[in-house]
Amino acid sequence: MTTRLARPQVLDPIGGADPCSTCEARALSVCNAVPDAEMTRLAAIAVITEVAAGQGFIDEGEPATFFFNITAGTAKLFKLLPDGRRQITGFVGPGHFLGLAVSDTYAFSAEAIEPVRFCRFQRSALRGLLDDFPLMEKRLLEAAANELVAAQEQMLLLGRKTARERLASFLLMQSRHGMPCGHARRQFKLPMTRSDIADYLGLTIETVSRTLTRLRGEGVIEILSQSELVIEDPVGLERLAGGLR
Amino acid sequence: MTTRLARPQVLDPIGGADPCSTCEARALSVCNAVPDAEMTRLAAIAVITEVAAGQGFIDEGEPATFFFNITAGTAKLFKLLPDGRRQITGFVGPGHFLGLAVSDTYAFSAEAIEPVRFCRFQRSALRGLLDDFPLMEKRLLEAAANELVAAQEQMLLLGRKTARERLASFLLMQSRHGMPCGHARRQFKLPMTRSDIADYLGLTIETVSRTLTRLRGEGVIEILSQSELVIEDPVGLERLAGGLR
DNA sequence: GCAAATCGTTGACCTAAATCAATGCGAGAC
DNA sequence: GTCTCGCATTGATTTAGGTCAACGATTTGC
Repeated sequence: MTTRLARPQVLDPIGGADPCSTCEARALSVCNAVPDAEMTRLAAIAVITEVAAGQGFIDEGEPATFFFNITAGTAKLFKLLPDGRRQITGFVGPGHFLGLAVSDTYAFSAEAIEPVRFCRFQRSALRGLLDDFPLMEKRLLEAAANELVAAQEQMLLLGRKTARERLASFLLMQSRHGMPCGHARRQFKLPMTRSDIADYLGLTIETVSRTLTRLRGEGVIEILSQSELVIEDPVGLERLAGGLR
Repeated sequence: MTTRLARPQVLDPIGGADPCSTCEARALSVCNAVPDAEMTRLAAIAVITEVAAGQGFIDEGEPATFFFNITAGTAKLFKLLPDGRRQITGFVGPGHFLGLAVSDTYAFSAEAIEPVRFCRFQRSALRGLLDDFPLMEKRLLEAAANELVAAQEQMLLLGRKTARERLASFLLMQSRHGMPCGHARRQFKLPMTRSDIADYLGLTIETVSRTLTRLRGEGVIEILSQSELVIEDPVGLERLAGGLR
């Protein structure tokens, strides 16, 4: 069950300064489509909110009243079956928007895996914003197209790749996460648990654990701690991820 | 291998009449965002093309020069692994657009499963069109958001549902296909082969066949011919699709 | 109408990954 | 420090679905 002890923390803009113009996530997000001069208008309808790790902030099936823009931290998006089986459809970080759905209810749930900060807009207010800033709509369309490509790649992974190939693909994805296109880190932290990885890759925690152990045994990766690892053989991992042995 | 014997057939607008204003798919597609008065402009850059069943018309990895709008027939979209494993990411019919990708190469391949007719636009020309008709951009964004929701649902299916649940979900999807929201047919044709169904659901043809036979044995469906069937117990199928036994 | 090819079904057997069951380990609480 | 609790690993066993193989059924071409 989702931790629901604390309510999301709504923050006041620090010292009353326009929070959007100083937002570190602005360069990454659709908000950069709004010109500086109009930034106050954006700020007027944005509600900055913080949630603790483990806390949910979107519930599948609930009325989709808000549109979210992540500015810090990482969250997982997921869907549940009635018996509790879970599929994580993505991990999202700074710059990512949520709640675009045309439907009037959310199609997925969201929960912070690290402390998360986000801007929350009324979806009704967003509509006016998009009419006035067509560039913002372009950015949204671009982002949606990119997500669609990622979703198709994930379908290939879930439908046709072996456990080994799934883990290889996942580790490469994580090593590139937040890096400029074409770059990857050799060493990085995984902010999510084994259970989250399993639910993202359509596997069990045991299979994730065994597969990582095996990749370590083969010298492809090094496991520094539960959440930190090094890719020792990026080329080998790449071949594996693509389905070559 | 994809049939490549015939080249796509480029058609001349019949009798020189504006093909867009008489297009049967217009009501379903993003083109209805272009006002009647401007229809000739749309028609000027649209190239109407027809492809035979079994013929491919988009190749993953090729430069993404065109944007497509299906006007008749059904096509399958898919991704391949180097060893030939295939994942079908969707079946698309009239009104569906393809090739939105931000990347400069196609992220998937497309092949007709029934004779397909589509309009083809240069992506560069589309950009100008979107600038002039913001409503068209809105429609595209809406469509992309809907596809994203469908993609997440498919991830849940591929990652967490059993073969039985996958088939149940698939049959319900097909029974609703092209119907007004909230309606479904009890009897319908499946335009795709067992192999296509298997590659869409992340299964093998044998499992698809066995599972259908079993559903028939249980009186949930009736199989009229290889490609035509009846849903005898819509409620039971619904429960199954949702993961209840 | 028949041959050939393709597609679908069914059966026997196998295996990758799931399940069940301990055990190990590391981060906070005190 | 050490207790505890949640997370991770490892091992033994099971199973859903894959693989291999044979056989029907349907369509296509002549």
